[in-house]
Amino acid sequence: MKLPALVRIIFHIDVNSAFLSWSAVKMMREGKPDIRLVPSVVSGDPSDRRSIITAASIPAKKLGIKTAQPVSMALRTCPSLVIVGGDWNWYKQCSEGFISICRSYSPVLQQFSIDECFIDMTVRCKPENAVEVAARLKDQVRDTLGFTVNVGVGSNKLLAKMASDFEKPDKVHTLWESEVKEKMWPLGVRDLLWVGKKTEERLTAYGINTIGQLAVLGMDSLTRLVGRKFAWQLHENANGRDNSPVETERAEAKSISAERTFSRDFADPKDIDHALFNVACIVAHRVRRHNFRASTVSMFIKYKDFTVAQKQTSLEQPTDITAVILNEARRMLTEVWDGSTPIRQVGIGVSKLTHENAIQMSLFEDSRLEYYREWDRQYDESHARKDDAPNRE
DNA sequence: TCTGGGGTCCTAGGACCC
DNA sequence: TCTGGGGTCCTAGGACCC
Repeated sequence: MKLPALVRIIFHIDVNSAFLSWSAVKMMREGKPDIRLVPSVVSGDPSDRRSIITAASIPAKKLGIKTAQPVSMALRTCPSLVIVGGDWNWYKQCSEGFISICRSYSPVLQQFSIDECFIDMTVRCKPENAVEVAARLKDQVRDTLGFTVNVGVGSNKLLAKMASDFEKPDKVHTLWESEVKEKMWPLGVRDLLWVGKKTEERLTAYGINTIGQLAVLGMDSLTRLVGRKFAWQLHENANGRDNSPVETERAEAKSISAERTFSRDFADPKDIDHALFNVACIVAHRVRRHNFRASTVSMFIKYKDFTVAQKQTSLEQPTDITAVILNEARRMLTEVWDGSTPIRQVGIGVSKLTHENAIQMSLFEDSRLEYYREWDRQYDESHARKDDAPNRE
């Protein structure tokens, strides 16, 4: 017996101004007013001149305040701006609550970030009642958790994600393949997923301003503009096509990195080395916590004009030892830095991660190795409860 | 106005091997 | 003495995402 092909039904659920909404919920429980109704932002460290906005309320966005903008700039736009610091543990609780409601609608769930997920609803509803089911999910999140979400409904992940980005907050939108021309093609190219600032510049310089124009652009021209692989993806996406599945397995990390921006630019090698030491501790700790060993170590410095100098090196033996990672980073620093130009930021990353338990010999004499291992063990013990720093929503 | 922190993937060029 | 073509690995750099 041959069954008719099912139309895929994908929901993309996106928390509206996530960090800001979550902070608002917490503050209201403490009897404070709802910051979602006034121009307000969340920032990493409100007292740091260099901190940037990690989430903005809708009234703030209406004034032109954007995520990733410096707080000082936003304050000039709106002197009465309400600024709150983030609360990572609370955000994680909110995220878990939101994800678990979504999962109750379909176990075929892919968490895309702390505040976004896809669910495959193909066998759980029909195209005719998909909007009704999406609205139920949206209302349930709002009524039980106190914050709102947008739900995008479409026949693939791309369309669902594009749809959830339409009018906010607390809305359900559809973007079926049959609606692509009407709802997606008039939008600017920048609204298409994967089209960032640089790609937008290249496309508009060529006279391509809308997704519709991009959709009908010949592959030869597009390939010249953005390269073969990316050209193909943009062409498919602009035409509303995407056959990527909802991935329920969380992929293992491929790299781990940490970086620190100084409150002002530093040129003293002692200050730089101190920061390098700190980030090495953080990176190596995370490597050990995930039971990884890393075979590649990279480090970078960023100057005040934002240019970056970086180095990477392969290790003979994969490692999880702080001292080994720090040693490599220090060596590379001397190769990229003249020792006097002021530096804004330093970072260390590791990649080529494995779970092999390679015997880490020949790097040090046994007594040194034992010392370093013990040092790391004590570090891990005293930092066991510390959570990673919050990202942007 | 002056730009955080954490990731993924792709491309290009050089080294090296057969 | 000078030459091919293919493959893989490495490093550097750039673009995008939240």
